[in-house]
Amino acid sequence: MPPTARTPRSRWIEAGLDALSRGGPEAVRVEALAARLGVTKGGFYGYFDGRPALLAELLDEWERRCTDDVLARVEAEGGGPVEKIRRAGLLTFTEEVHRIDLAVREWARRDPEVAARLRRVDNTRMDFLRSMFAAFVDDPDEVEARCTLAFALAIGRHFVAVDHPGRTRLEAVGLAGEFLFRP
Amino acid sequence: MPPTARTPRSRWIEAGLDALSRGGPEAVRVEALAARLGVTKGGFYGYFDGRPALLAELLDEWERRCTDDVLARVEAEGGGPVEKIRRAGLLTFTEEVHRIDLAVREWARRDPEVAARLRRVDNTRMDFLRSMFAAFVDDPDEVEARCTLAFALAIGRHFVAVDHPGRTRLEAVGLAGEFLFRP
DNA sequence: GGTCTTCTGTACGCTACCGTACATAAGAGA
DNA sequence: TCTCTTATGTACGGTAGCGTACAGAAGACC
Repeated sequence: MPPTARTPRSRWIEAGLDALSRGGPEAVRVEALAARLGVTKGGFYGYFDGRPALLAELLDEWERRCTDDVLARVEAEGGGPVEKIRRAGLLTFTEEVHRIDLAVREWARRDPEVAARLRRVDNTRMDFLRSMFAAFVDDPDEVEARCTLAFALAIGRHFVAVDHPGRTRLEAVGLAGEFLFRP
Repeated sequence: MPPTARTPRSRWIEAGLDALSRGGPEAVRVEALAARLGVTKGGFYGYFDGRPALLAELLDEWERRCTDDVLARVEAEGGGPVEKIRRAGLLTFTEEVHRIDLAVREWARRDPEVAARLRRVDNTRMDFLRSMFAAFVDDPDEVEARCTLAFALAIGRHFVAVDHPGRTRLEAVGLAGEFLFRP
């Protein structure tokens, strides 16, 4: 009975995530998204209860993608624990998810509710990391130190703007990674 | 002949830096600053050529504070090289400067001109770090690895939201720091 | 093809903010 | 105290964005 929606709910979410990753929550503007989708905002308010509702759903979607989705795919492919952990890391830092992730991190610095959700997600990731390092490091203090550094490196490198004379940025990060994994 | 300004240039800058550190460049709004200073925006346009001009000056002020100011104070107090470097680190990560710094980092991810300035500043800091680590680490690759990790830790910890069971956040960062400085 | 349901376009009011123009108040100096 | 200078207040026009109301279009199903 209904006509097929030209712009279903999912497209608004997709466009919202893209805007979020590019310019933070401030950049998620209803009329701008509509323009980007080639429609007007007419249909938007049929799906969402206003802009704040969309922002909330963007957070839901981000959280789902970087927890349930990742875990499901990790389990689906089987393998040993170490292999699973490595795969989880790779999936988590997929370029696309990572871009959203960085935007959420900035957002969290200004919105306590977002901060709480980020904390849940980060703690899950940190538990993965700990189990990885605990496999070859005995001292719990050192496990915590290495995990803290690894996490800070994964995130911090996107907020630091240094050159590494004689090396590419990737090489420098690679050296840092090796240092963390050395016995 | 002129009446003393109730709201001199410097107060606008101060308020601007505060807004910047709290909410990013988007939060630096002329009318909001005026309200916060208890005046109207009437006087603002006598000092600044519009909002973009203020933003540019905020960047200038940030850069000045975390380079010239820090270096001057470091030199003023004398001491050996290692001591100077340590002092530079402490001054750079003064709570107040650091808050602005983090805001500038987010800003830099969206504005190439800001990114270029951040890069200049970060490179200066990184050079300090390198000289510090080179004092007790021979392998240049390892110096680079430790510096990269140290910098990423200093910045990244503010964008990561993990708990460290059985430890405070500060303790965990302390452990990470020790790991970087161990022989 | 007709009908009915639902998406989408259009138009509107509202708010926040920028920047300008000008009047006014308030201090400095005579 | 009078004058002169300049910061500030007030008022305005313009733009961008949110949210609402409603009309029209366009499919789905008979």
